[in-house]
Amino acid sequence: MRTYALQAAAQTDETVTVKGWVNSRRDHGGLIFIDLRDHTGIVQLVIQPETESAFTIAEQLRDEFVISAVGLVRERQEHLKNPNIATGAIEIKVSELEILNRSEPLPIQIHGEAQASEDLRLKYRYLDLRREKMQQRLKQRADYYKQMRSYLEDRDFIEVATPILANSSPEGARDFLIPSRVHDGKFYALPQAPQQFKQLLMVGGVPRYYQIAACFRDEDPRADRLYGEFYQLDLEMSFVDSGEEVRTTVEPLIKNLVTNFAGKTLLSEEVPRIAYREAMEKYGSDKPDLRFGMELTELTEELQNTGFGVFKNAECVKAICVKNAATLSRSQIDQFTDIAKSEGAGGLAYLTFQDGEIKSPIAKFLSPDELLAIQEKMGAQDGDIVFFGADTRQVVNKVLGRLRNEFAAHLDLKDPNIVALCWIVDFPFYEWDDKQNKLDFGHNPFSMPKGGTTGLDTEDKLQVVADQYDMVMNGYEICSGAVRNHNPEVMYKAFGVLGYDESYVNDKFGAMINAFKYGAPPHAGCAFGIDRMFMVLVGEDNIREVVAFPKNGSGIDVMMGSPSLVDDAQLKELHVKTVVED
RNA sequence: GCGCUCGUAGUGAAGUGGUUAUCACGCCUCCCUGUCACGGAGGAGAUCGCCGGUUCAAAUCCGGUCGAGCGCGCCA
Repeated sequence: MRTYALQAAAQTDETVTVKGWVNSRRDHGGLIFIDLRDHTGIVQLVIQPETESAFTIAEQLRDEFVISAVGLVRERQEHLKNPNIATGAIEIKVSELEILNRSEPLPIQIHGEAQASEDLRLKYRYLDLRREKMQQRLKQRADYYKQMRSYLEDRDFIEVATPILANSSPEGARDFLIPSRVHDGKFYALPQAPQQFKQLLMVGGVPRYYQIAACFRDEDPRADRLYGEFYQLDLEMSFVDSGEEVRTTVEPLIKNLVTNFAGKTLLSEEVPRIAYREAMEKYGSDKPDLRFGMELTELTEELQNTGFGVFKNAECVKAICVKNAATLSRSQIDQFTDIAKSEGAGGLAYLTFQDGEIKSPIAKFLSPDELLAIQEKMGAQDGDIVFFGADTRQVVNKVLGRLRNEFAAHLDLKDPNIVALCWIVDFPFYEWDDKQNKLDFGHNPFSMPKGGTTGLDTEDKLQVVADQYDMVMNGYEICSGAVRNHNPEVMYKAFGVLGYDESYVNDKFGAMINAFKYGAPPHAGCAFGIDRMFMVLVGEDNIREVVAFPKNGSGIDVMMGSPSLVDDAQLKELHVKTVVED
């Protein structure tokens, strides 16, 4: 019977068999120590020259050889104990030693923190995964899934698998297409989300559905966004016509994951609901990090008659007060100015409150009354700096929203042990598409407009609000959901506003619209991006750190070499013709 | 698609125009009976991502190209 490294600590004076990797070898000439590592930790083997065959083998061992050892567990003498490892009070006096497999010298180091470039780590991911931290991540991840499943199962959600070979969807992200062998010229698509299927499950009489669902999107990645494939905790509830019911159903699960699973502290027990427009005005973002203040404060009115042209002529003037930032150097402020400019600002005006004075390149353009009004409204005290944005409302929100995050990072205000949750609600149903110069769906066409058909009659279509909500965790969007539009009439009307007729809807969403004609219950749900949420919970800032085998930034699996070329015969069978580009 | 940053032994780094390109870890040989990422002595290992240019001279400067990371676009 095999004993794990950690178990050996409790088996003093017993003979055990341990198997694992050579973590390190310390050869003293006449005495050899081996640190044997398995998934439970490290245990020290001692090989003495008296056990001749074992000693000869021990001399040949190198890092990461796979070995099996038989020996007597014995307590170490007091002065030989190592308090730094869990099994440091014992060691195994080896009587038999066997090499199960050899290892070439390693391309990346396994001890301690990762040192190699990410590219190399991904190429040799199977070695990288042997690192203690990665082992721990995999175990945590399994536990995380277990908690989500048991929470939902306890509340009568049932897990249903939906197709991976699905249909290309007309809107949204780029699809991964799968050519059909049987049907010449036709394609499946990998699902971007099980959205339509889960709604059809509601029509199919499933009261509450969930799934840890693979989702596929062919879009460029980010530090918090994987290329190609990712997982959602997807769920849907029938006979629910208010987003609040979905929110209160899932909220305890997330709070529990924060506190019990991740061991972090919630900023507040109550999870605030913030309307989309309010979030944009106060934080300049629809995914605000609430661990710090620095809210965007409107000063347009106070400065409408100012002598400072930049402020006077702007559609909107807002500011943020950065506490205790008066010590920022000129060059640091220049760096923040560059960031502001990269977001579309013309520059970055500021007032420094220091030693009872106001120091600023723009102070001379502002009247004493205006300076006082600013100081009061911003709540600026000695030691603070107030930074201004003056432009169109959209640009001001974007610039100050970005700066708010930058200042928080610079001043170390993002406490890694605190988790701030909020729900962003009431997203606009329609948005103006600047590029195509036309009205378009704000988020997705499956959401229910608040007020149903009546809501859609609103004069200014940009004011129509969708019963749609995102959950935000420390500035990351971790969940998106909505009350769905289950009514064909409302569906046709929602598309009609954009100029699409019924036949367009029937053509693009035939299965859905058809199903809705046969007694579709009201339903609502949401989906959590569980890779990203896990990343935030364990305090990583790169999502690839929490995935076993991620693709790199170009969508390449550098370990497996995918994507790869295939045989012409295969292509022919799939009716795929090679296209020569211009 | 665009912008920024980076690319030097197996790995991580130093080197901003001038001898044989430096250091640490790893690797090889030898020594060592209480170490714990043991220690000691010695050794091997680099067309400085690639192509071109400037220069008496390029890892270093310039142009291009390839690759990576981050951000923007994109992600209903």
